[in-house]
Amino acid sequence: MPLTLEGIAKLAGVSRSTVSRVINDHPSVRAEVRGHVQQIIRETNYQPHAAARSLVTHRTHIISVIIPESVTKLFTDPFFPLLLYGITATSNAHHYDLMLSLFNGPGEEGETYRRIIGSGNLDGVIVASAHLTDAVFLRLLQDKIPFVVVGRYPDESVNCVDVDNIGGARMAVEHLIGLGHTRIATLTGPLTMTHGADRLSGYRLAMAAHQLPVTDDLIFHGDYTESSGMTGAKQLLAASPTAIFVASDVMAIGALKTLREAGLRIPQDIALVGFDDVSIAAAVEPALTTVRQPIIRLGATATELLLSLLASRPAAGAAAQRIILPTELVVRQSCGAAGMIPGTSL
Amino acid sequence: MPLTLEGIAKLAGVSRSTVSRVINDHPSVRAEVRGHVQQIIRETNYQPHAAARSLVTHRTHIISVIIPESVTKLFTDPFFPLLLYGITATSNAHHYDLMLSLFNGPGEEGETYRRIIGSGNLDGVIVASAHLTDAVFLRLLQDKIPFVVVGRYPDESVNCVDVDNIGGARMAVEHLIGLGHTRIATLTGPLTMTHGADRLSGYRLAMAAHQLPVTDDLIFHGDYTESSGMTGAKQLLAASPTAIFVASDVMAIGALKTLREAGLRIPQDIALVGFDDVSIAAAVEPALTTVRQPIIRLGATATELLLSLLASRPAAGAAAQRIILPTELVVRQSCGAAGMIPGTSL
DNA sequence: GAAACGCATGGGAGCGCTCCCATGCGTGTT
DNA sequence: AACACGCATGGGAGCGCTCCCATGCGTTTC
Repeated sequence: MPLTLEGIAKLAGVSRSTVSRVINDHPSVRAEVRGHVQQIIRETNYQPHAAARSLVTHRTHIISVIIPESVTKLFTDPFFPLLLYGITATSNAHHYDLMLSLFNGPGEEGETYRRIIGSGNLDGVIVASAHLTDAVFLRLLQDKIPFVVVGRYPDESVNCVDVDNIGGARMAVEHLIGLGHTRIATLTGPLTMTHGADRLSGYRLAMAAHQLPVTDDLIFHGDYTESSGMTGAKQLLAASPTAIFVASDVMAIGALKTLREAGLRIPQDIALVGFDDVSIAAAVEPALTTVRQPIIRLGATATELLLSLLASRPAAGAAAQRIILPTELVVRQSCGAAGMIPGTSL
Repeated sequence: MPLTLEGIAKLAGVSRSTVSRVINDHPSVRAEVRGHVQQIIRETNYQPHAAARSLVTHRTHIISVIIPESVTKLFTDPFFPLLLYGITATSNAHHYDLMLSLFNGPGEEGETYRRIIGSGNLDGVIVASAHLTDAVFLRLLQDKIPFVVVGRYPDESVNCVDVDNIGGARMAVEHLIGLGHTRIATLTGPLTMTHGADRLSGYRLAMAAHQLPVTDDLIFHGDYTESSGMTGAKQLLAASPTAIFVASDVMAIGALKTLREAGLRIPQDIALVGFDDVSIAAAVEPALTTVRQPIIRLGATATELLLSLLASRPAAGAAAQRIILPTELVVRQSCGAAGMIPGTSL
């Protein structure tokens, strides 16, 4: 029952080689023969054995997503599911299969890495991580596995795709400045992560561009959690800002609660801008003005970059690509630019 | 540089077969020889070529998760990420690799299915879907691929793992009854999905067990979305219930908003119980009483079941297993049982 | 002390493919 | 008319493993 190339060849009255040529679209097969073989393949529902094939071609048509992130963060955040969707859809469209590897514990990492990479099962890897310190990068580089990083990575030789965190943050803060704010505070993410650091840079750039002073009391270092948004907002109030740029929506929602409890009206007393545009951002009261990042496109672009790498088999040491996708300011109520009546300026 | 079995054999001064025996833990290798070979393997960082191996063993040590769900639902819902985590962690722990397949469009399904399954790349499959009509089941059955369904599946011959939706719903409703409610309405999920139907069954069982009448105006058929929670609550108010059992937290939050707008206090004027225990459930005001399902364990259990299937290679037609995991009632404020001060009964 | 057995080890075959080279045929060249 | 050449096709080799069988040796048995 397990049909092989040879079997199809016998059925079609040709040789194994000819069937192989048909399957691999080799030009030198007579159209008539090709048609006949294709029909037999269709009728028998034959499909070449992947292992046998990759044993000789050294290609598996499988790529892997490696997520070395700690578990909790991973699954609270709507970021990864969307990224994963972008990646899957794209790899499927290109007839590649997708393997998913989470490195859960630090202990697991070495063993899992070896199993995943060492067995020759993979054509390439997408690394979704913001931690620059992860050992994975070094190992992949050393093992000469083609890979693409989602996020910014400082090493010039690494291919990466990121969203424009700096530009997005800058845009958000300049929007606040445009509304007349001058005392603008910021609630940052962890600066050990590129997006955390970048969003702060964007804030600084915008302030500097308009000669607005940035004092230490205008900056609170959070960690993207709602509770850090709450404590951050409380602390920032001491500097009596008229607006706060918050580096994530989840933190912004924490801030919102605290500010409300303090008796402040948003946006009349204090304006708020978030980052991410998670689904709750539009649902809270008042709806959150925020910076939207194209997460699905991020995954799709990373996948496309990886696949193009695989297709061209570039000489090692070739210039790596880095792609930055634009972010977009979504103006809702919390910044005070739009009116409280959706769709109008009132 | 690509090290092979033969290479290791030469380095160790033994034969290819002996090295193979060491790798596969075959007993008949002298302890001394075994140790020596193992050391060489460690030193050289050798790893057997997966494709070559599976060409002869017909095993790949790869399992796949197939999610035939439509995209939107998939990635709004925190269910899938958690499920995926349970699956990955477990398969990793058992040294299995995980492939992820989303069937996005109906058109894509056939082609993707063929690519995934037909190539012999997979040892087994976990299907995460609640739609009984999906063609995947039939194809998997027909192709004799070992698989496990996450969710209840009526066919006796199918292995499946589910959470106790009926019991959970029943528990929730009985809790409300215990608090003195008699006019209890319900806001259901889509009844084409087993969990939607099961949660309604649980409601009916609880009501019947206490001789409480269930009239049509006490039931609204929603679709798990927040907006259907809003319209559902509005409509159910006509029956003036004193409590509503809502089949999902997201819908419950929609209902919450509508009820508030109608001037009702929760839980004083109307009690509310949700289902799922998503992370926002604890964050809303008042915190939502809800039924928690062990999603990570669900994924882990499904994976373990599949792996045990693979290990035992049961005769086709052997009795399938169905495992039901218990759900748990999480009592918070919205039902009126706990007081408004967390941690106390006031 | 010879036959019988057990265990550790080596080498051949073959899994299902792709690739290369050899073959055969039709066409174009001189 | 003889040759070279191109293209379509067939078959051998081999990818890196596992499995089976053959071999050789030490130990038991009567």
